[in-house]
Amino acid sequence: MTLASKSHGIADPLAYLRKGAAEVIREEDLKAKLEQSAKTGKPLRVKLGVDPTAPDLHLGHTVVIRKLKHFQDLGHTAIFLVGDFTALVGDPTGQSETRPALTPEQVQENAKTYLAQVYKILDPEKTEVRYNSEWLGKLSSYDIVRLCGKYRLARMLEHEDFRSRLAGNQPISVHELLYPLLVAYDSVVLEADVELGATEQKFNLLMGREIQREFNKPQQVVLTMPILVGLDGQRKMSKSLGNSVGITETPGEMFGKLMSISDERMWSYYELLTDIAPDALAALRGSTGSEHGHPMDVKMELARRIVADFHGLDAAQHALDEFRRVFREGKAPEDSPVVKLTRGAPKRLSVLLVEMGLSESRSEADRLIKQGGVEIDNQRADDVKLEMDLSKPSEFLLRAGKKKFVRVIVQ
RNA sequence: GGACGGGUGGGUGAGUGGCUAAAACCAGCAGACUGUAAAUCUGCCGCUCCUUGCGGGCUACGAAGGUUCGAAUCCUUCCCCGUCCA
Repeated sequence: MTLASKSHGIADPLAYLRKGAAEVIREEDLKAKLEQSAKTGKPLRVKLGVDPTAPDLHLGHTVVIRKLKHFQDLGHTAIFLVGDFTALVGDPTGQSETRPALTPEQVQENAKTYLAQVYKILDPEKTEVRYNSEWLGKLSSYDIVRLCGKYRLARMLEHEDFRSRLAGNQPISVHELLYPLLVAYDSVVLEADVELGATEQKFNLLMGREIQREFNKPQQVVLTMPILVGLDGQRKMSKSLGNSVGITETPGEMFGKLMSISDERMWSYYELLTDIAPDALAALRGSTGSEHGHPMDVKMELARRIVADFHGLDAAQHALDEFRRVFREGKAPEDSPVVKLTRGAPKRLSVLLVEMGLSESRSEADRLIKQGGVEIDNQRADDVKLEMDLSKPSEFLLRAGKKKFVRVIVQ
């Protein structure tokens, strides 16, 4: 069962939507809009804008997509806005420097893969997908000047990222100032009732409210979700920081990565990445650590749930079994990648490690070997000079570090 | 347009002619301990070759040239960033 096929009987819509949210601005507006919608039968228009700046989504992105799904569950209109135009401008948020501009081709390519991934969560039938180039691409210089006239520089520079870059003598390109304005204008065009985003997007989302007012439109409610902290437990999840879990990763990889988060961190993962009810979560947390709930078991359940969302229950259970097998019982994994080799001359172990993709370079492989991080069929191999005999058919399991395995078959 | 300051390894940031593959810190990797958690300790942390060594070669301090036995360090030109002035 995937997320997209789940349905909910929701007793208290406001509480359901509030769950996990960092901030709702303003909550009474949301309440009023929900009531209005219930009365008229007209669904709310809920906007989530995404810049297709990277080809792959990771769990961090899914936090806010899940929230959009919640609105969708309640029958509201989920608008998945692909910022194909704004991606060319580049969101200055969280950037210590100007973003490299993407080419339109890259943006198109990314947008395509995004959608396929997003539909693992959202119901494709009920999702309104829009591209902001549709209207932003048509703005004339005149329109843009007019749009710029609707906001003040001093307010713009209140944006933390601009402020700190200014203070730190970092460059700010003029077009970056346009980004929040364009994103705000999207809300005007889409007539958004609600806009979702991560907390770091608050500035941009709030500008949406102000610009809507300037255009004499009803103001949107802003609902922000907390930033998901990455596997390192320190910084936000981001592919470039190497602390992310991609939603297209294999069940095994996903499971393993999720198990490596700290005990403390797993609670926010529960809150932001699962649909466990707040009181059930509180109860779970209360019992964990006592003799009943071992934190590791609770974490395995977390990993199982998340993997199941993207790969199904069977795959999740299999990943869990495999994890137990390898790391608890110390056995070889069942489904490690298999590489076949043709017989040939003997080869240095380090060369083989590089060829198997277990190491980036021979220097690194040598280091790994010296440090005792390499095993052949569960036997530590710490001799750098070891020549692997590849002259006759054989099969062995190569392990580099804790997590990397390759089954080598010589034939 | 003018004056001034700056561009160093994944990041921050030392280094002003040889002792610098480049301090320190962070991140990363491996090992120990564990629950593949956290914390801690130890080692590693450009590439490559072998006889795996306080070993050889190559590449690297914005770019290209130059001075020098020798340059991240000096000179020239160029590119980029910031500050102040207009």
